[in-house]
Amino acid sequence: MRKVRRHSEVPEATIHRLPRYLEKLKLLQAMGVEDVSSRQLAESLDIKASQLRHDFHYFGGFSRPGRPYQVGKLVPALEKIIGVSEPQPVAIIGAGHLGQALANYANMGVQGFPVRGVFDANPRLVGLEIRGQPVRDMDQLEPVIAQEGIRIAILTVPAPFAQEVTDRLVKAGIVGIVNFAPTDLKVPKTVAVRNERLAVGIMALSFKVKCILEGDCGTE
Amino acid sequence: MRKVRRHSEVPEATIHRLPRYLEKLKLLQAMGVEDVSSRQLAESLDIKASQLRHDFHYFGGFSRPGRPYQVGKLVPALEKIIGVSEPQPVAIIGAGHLGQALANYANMGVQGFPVRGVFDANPRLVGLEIRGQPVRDMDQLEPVIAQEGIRIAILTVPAPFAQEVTDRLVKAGIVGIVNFAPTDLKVPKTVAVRNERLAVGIMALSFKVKCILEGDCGTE
DNA sequence: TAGATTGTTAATCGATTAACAATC
DNA sequence: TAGATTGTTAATCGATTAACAATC
Repeated sequence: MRKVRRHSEVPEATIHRLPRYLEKLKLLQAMGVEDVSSRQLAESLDIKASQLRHDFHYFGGFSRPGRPYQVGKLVPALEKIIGVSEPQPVAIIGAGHLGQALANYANMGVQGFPVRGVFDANPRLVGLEIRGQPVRDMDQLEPVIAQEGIRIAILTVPAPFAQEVTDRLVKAGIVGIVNFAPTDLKVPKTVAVRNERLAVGIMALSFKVKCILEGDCGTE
Repeated sequence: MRKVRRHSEVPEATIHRLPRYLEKLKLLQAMGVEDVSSRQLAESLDIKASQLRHDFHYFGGFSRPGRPYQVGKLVPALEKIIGVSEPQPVAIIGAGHLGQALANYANMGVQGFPVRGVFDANPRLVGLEIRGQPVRDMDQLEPVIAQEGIRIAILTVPAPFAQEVTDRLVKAGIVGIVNFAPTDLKVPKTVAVRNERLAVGIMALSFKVKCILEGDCGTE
C-alpha cells in the first residue's frame, strides 16, 4: 500500500468493475489457481489489461512490478475494499413475488449479504416462512434493524409506498438502499441508493434488438 | 425529422436514458400535461437540459426552435425509437422464484413486453399456472418462440445451464436476452445481451456504504 | 541476462455541459 | 417586441487506452 486515496476519487465505472474482479478471482481461487497476470484476468473479463491495472492503481500496490497478482492476496484485499470482509446483514422490505424471490436466493448469504429480516404490510403474508425466516409485520422494522445492525435494505414495495418506507428506513439508520420500485427516491446525501429497474433494462435491450433486426447497427 | 442517424452512433449512455424519458413523459401524459420544455423535463429527471436536448438531437427534430416539446408527439416518437410501438412478446426461461416473480409482474405487459411463454426443465413446475399461462416444458421452447414470433428472452435459469439454453435461444431466433444468471454468455454479434446481476449491484452499493460510514467520501 | 510483469503517467477517446444563433 | 425555447456546435470534463520505466 503506497497511496491512500479517498473513495470519492474512485470513478463510478471502476466501482462497478470491482465486484466483477472479485467474482472472477473467487472462481480462480476455487479452481486452485495461485497467480494471475493482469492480462489473463482482463482477458477473461473482456476488458483491457491496462484498464484493470489502472483500476487497481486507485487502491495501490496489490503486487510488485514484475510479479503477477497472487489470487490468495487479491481476494481478501478486494473484499476489504468492497466492504464484504464481514457479512453485511440486509433487510428486504416487501414480501411480494420479487421480495420472496430475493429472500429465497441462497447466494445472497454466500456473497456476504445474509438476509436478516423480511417485512411486509400485508397481514396475509406476515408469518410466512422463507428459508427459516418469518415475514414480519412492518411495525417490527425499526427494532429488527437496530437489533441486527442492518445497514443495507432492499426495497421491493409497490411504487406508491416506496418513498414513505424509504423515509422510515433512513430514520432507522439504513445507509444503502437497493431500489426495485419503479420510482426515484429522495434521500439525504448520506444515504446511497442503487436503482434496479427491469423496465429500463428491457427497453434499452429493445432499442438494440430493433437496430439489429433493421440492419441499422453499422455492422454492415 | 431532419437527419437519419445509424443507431450505432447513439452512445450507450443515451440509450439508457431513453426509457427514463419515456417513463416520465407517459406520467405527464396521464396527468394531462400537453407541453413540456427541456428544462422542466430534465429537472424532473435530475439531469441537465442541454444533455436532454443533446440526446434528442441524435434522432432529430422533436420540436421546432422556440417551441416546447408536445408530450402527445414525443411519447409515440420515443416509443418508435425504443421499439415498443408494437407489443414485443417475451419468453421467460426458468420458472424458479425469480422467473415466477417476473411472470407475475403485470407491468411487463403494460410497458409493452407481454409474457407469451414461461419455460422450465423441472417437471414439478411444468403445468403450473401463472397469470393464466402454463409453465411449459423445455421441449416447447422452439415451437412457441416460432409461433408467437418472440424475439426477446429473459433468462432466469441456474448459471450452469445458462450457456446451453442461450445457444438454443439463439438458434431459435432470439435476438435479445436479459440475463439474470450470474455468468457471462457467449453469443454471436447479432444478438444483444443485457446482464442484470443483483450481486454486482449490491456490492457496488456496499462500497459506497462503507465510504459513507467511514467518512471517506470527500464530503467533509 | 532476456522476457514478462506491474505501477504510473501521458495520449486518446467519448460523454457531458455550456454557449448561442435561429426561431417562435 | 421581448422573453423563452429549441437545435447545434464548441468547450470541458472524465474515462479508457497506450506507453514505458522499474522491477523481478
